Amino acid sequence: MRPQGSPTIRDVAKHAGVSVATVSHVLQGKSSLHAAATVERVRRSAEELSYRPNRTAQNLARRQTRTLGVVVETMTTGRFTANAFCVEVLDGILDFAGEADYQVKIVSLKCNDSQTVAQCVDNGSMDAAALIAPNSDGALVAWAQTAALPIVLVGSLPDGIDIPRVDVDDEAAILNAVRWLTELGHRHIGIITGPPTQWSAVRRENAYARALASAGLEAIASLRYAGDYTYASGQAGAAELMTADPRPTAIICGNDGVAVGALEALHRLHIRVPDEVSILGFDDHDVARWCRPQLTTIRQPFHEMGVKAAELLITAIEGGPVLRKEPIIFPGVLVRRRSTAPPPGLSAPRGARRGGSVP
Amino acid sequence: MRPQGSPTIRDVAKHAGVSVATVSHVLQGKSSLHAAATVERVRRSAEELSYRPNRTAQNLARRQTRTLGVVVETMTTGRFTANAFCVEVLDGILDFAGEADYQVKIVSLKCNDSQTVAQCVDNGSMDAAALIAPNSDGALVAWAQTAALPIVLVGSLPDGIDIPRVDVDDEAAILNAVRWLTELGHRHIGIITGPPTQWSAVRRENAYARALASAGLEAIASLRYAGDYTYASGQAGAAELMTADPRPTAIICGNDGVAVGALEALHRLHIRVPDEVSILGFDDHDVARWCRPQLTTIRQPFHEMGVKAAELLITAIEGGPVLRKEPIIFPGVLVRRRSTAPPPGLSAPRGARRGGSVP
DNA sequence: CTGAAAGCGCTTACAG
DNA sequence: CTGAAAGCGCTTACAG
Repeated sequence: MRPQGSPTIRDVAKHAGVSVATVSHVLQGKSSLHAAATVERVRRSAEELSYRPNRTAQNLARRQTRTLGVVVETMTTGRFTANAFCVEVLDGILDFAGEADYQVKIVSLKCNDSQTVAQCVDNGSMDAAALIAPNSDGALVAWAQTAALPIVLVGSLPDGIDIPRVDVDDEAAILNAVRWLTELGHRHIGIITGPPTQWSAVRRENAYARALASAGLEAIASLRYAGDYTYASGQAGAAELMTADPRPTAIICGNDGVAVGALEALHRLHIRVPDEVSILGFDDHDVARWCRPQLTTIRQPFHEMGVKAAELLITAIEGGPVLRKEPIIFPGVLVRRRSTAPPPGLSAPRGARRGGSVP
Repeated sequence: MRPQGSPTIRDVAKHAGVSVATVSHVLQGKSSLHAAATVERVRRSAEELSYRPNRTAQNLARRQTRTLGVVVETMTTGRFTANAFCVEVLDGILDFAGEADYQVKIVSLKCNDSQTVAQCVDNGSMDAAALIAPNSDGALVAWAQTAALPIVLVGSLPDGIDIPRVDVDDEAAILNAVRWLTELGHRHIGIITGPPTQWSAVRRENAYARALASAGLEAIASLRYAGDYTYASGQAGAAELMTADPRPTAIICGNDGVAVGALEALHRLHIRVPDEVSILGFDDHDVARWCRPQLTTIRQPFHEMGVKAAELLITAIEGGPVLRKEPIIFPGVLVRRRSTAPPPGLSAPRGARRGGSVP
């Protein structure tokens, strides 16, 4: 709120010698309703007093805030930034919201109980909210299903929970990636998963299992490491997977940070990437191009997803069609770089593809 | 704003059979003023109707919004996230604000003219604002000097502009780093600067020049590349500096992203780091540990700076002492990793230090 | 201990 | 073309 001394609409009205209604009209650009001289006088008065409408008062009178909430759960990671995903989606939201003259408010949920959620989100301080990759088992998702204001979730959700959302088709992407790996000749493909509360992690793992199956391979328990999307879990995971028998010749990582951690662990073990082990990232974060070898990874259009979420929300606020339950899905694209290659002993992908019973 | 149907304080009052004043009191925790039975009744009514106070109305009545603005200029970078600095500072602000029950609103300034600034920031929708590393020549800084609401700037400013701020002592850090480099024996130290509108970049460069002078070295124009804090400028800069004569044996980079770009360019040129050229980063971003070789860099306590900024702002809002003009300075610390070493031909730092007139 | 009333700074039918 | 008045949903002296 501005300091007490700020001029109000009454001051402007008095200064211009008109009513507050007139000032309000003029300043809202409904100047066609008024005499040119009046409009001019009001404009000048506002200018001279350097009047600026109090947004809080406008909001109350208009029964809308023109602000979007961006809700992230920070209790797990501790940090908002821990997730590059969040930041890029936020950027997209900021872009679209800015164009549409909406403000954005960040809600950083430290504890995900229904009390807190209601207090922080459903308190009339925002017209709609985007939930960024919430844990699928928390109060936030539960609340969202019955929320009275428009909600869009950015990320994945278990089947059966229907909240309007925008997501990336990571299943197809993983399927694609695994197929490519098997075509290169890989038969022992490991995975370092994300945390089970992040539904995207679950879906990716499921897709991995299905891809394996459709390539006639079986999922081996010792080829799976339960990570949590952190660099550290990448390090630990890769180190552990290297002790498995059979040892994986390729590892699918939960995200690029995990992949870089894996790279580091393998480097310390003097295991060469991609000659001995292929590494596949996820996200196509800056680091994917900055690390060595550069990561083969799956690019997700985070920014666009944010833009879309904001667009959906603003459309809903402004009386557009009701938000659809069917998610809006963006494709993930496999970006082939240096961290993947045929497994040791095989060099030509073509040869490998028809190789039959390579062990 | 919440949908029309939401219960208001009047509904609760009616339901509990008391006045709205009583409901207001009780729900604000001033229950000591009331009979236990009344308190109980009000609580239950609020619960049953799942009433939640409308924050906009509270804000207007209380003449405060309990929200902090975080203002970033995005016209240069296009993206909020382009700057890791911003995100980590934001995290710190979010942390402190959350504890203090303040909300935070992001203002992403696409054009930095005084109109836009006033409209977006000084519109009564926030009680105070943190300006994150604004360009020193823009309307935002000009506005901040006369702003009616509490302002804290996070970052650097030219001398003579007095806005309360929190900053890092990058001058001392650079001085320190250059001294260390000269002690290692480096005599030709290049620099890839940041953009001149970012005052931190100017200050770092000045510190670099002074450190050179105090080591008895002269600044050579061909050893300076005008970058802009991007990866691309790191690539281009390093490539260009390698054509200089004399060729630098060490390069100070504007930030870690720039340093990684430099690493990449040198890699392509088959110039080894740190054997032939030492690279010094700035920030200690994740990538500094993720790239190869790991970067020697200067760590900045971004998160703490954000926390401090929020603390100052909230103190000011709540009637604490007026914000001091003297900046609050955090130290930057030199983190020595693998990207720096003595220049070619010199191996022992000790020997180099007293080496006298090494060319 | 409780409530009637004024007020926060706007917007918006409505009447003229 | 313009203005008086009600209202948005709260808070807060103030009186009782």
